[in-house]
Amino acid sequence: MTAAHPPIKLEPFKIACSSCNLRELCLPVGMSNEQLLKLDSLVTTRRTVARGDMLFRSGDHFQSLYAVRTGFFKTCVSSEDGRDQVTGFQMAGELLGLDGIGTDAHNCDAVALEDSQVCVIPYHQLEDLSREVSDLQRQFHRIMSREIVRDHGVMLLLGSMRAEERLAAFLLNLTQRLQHRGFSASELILRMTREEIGSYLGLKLETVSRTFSKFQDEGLLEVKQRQIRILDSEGLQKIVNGAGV
Amino acid sequence: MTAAHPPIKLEPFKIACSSCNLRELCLPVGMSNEQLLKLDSLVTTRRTVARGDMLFRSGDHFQSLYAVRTGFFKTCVSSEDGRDQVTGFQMAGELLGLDGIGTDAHNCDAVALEDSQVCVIPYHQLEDLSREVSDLQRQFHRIMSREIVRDHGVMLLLGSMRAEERLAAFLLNLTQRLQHRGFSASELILRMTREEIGSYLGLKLETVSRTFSKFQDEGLLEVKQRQIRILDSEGLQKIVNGAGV
DNA sequence: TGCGGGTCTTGATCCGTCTCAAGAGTAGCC
DNA sequence: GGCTACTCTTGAGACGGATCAAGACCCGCA
Repeated sequence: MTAAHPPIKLEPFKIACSSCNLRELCLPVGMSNEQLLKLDSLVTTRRTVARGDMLFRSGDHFQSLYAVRTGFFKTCVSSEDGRDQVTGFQMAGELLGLDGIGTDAHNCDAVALEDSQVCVIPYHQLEDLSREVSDLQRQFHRIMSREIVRDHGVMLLLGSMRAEERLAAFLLNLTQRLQHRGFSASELILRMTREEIGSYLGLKLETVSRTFSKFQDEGLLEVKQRQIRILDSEGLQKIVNGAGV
Repeated sequence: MTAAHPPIKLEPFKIACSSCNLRELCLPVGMSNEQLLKLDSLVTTRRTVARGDMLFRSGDHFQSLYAVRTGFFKTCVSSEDGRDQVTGFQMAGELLGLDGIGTDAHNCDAVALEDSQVCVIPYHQLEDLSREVSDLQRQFHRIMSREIVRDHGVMLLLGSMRAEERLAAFLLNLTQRLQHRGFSASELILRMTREEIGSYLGLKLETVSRTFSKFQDEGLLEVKQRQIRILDSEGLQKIVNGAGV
């Protein structure tokens, strides 16, 4: 679309929501096969984003939403004075770009944390189709609403939790989402640095690192760089629930 | 709807978005007169909420959105273990209840901070009409998207700002919104307690109070309980931009 | 007018997280 | 293999905001 972006790559394979194995997590939830065919005609391109590259950046003209197909992203907002805040981590089936609808311009940066692939969902066509297909409309609204609820949960975390509680909540949230996608509930590989975790949780990277070490000392988990093995998820849950207070 | 709620009060006066003086701020933005008449037929009831009462509470079945007509609200989420977080303050023209769409149940409490009145917007009817009226659809999506962007801004505030910066940002945001509604940019009356401000900003009430006093000592504003007079809004802006660092 | 409850201010002290710093581990690359 | 750059860990000390506590102010109401 703009010179800032790598060219959109058309995939030789058939792109179809109707046959996508993420359709139970993504935009197609609740749609019939017939309706899915209509969605197929809309979602016709994929884009590959290499690790470290941006899918879009703050200020870019908003034109499409993106559904993560493979890979892992972070979104971050930054203020004029250079402050930076990771607002979320997105994995397969999750939507990116909702922030752009309000002003026709993206409001955050979306960065791939590993080589990734997204489905491009042209927003105006999505609007058109969701006027026709009420099940699509409903699911789209649900996704936006859930993003708001998620954000409120992060506010609760940032506003009222201590470092250990934040990290425990973060890990439980990650593993839950991974589990929904068929991965292990106890074994995971972090795609982000300590600094990115810290930015998301409102902590400095040293604090994140120390807290990981503390959890390990307490037998809650095993940390080997970015490989995490949860040993006591109930223990983590207790920490989230303020067991340390 | 449920016994927990005071009965819905039908107002004797004509209720019409088409003749509402908030239509430039609220759901009707961007709609033609003809379209507004359709919206009128949907928004037919108002509800009065006394100061301290709840418009809805977490867990309530979700059925309607609410547009603030007069008054002032706060929304708060709470976790099982009793943690509490104010997620926003809403004034005239702003929508309440978007959090309920995702799960058909409200996810936060909405409390009136002064005697207030809201317009009831039956959600399913809104969905139906927004399939018919694309301008309504567009505005509704914009409102949701902006709520997401606002939430990301709060995350930035909670995750990376210090107490003074948070309070300064909060005051500037409030006055901006009040100014859009025709109120003074320098004089305002806080509808919420120090504790509620603190909850929103991730601070304790004592810290909020101290910071107000500090701002007053520095000549940035005048504080007389809940009456605030901004004396140097540029100074506040400098603080937000990290002038203290 | 005077009482009582909620709200706000201010002080003293404590604690959690940040900051600064040094060093170890790891991955990519010539 | 050995270099560099990046990431992560750990320690020591500083600092911002929390906590605890006391008293002032304010408003509604009897």
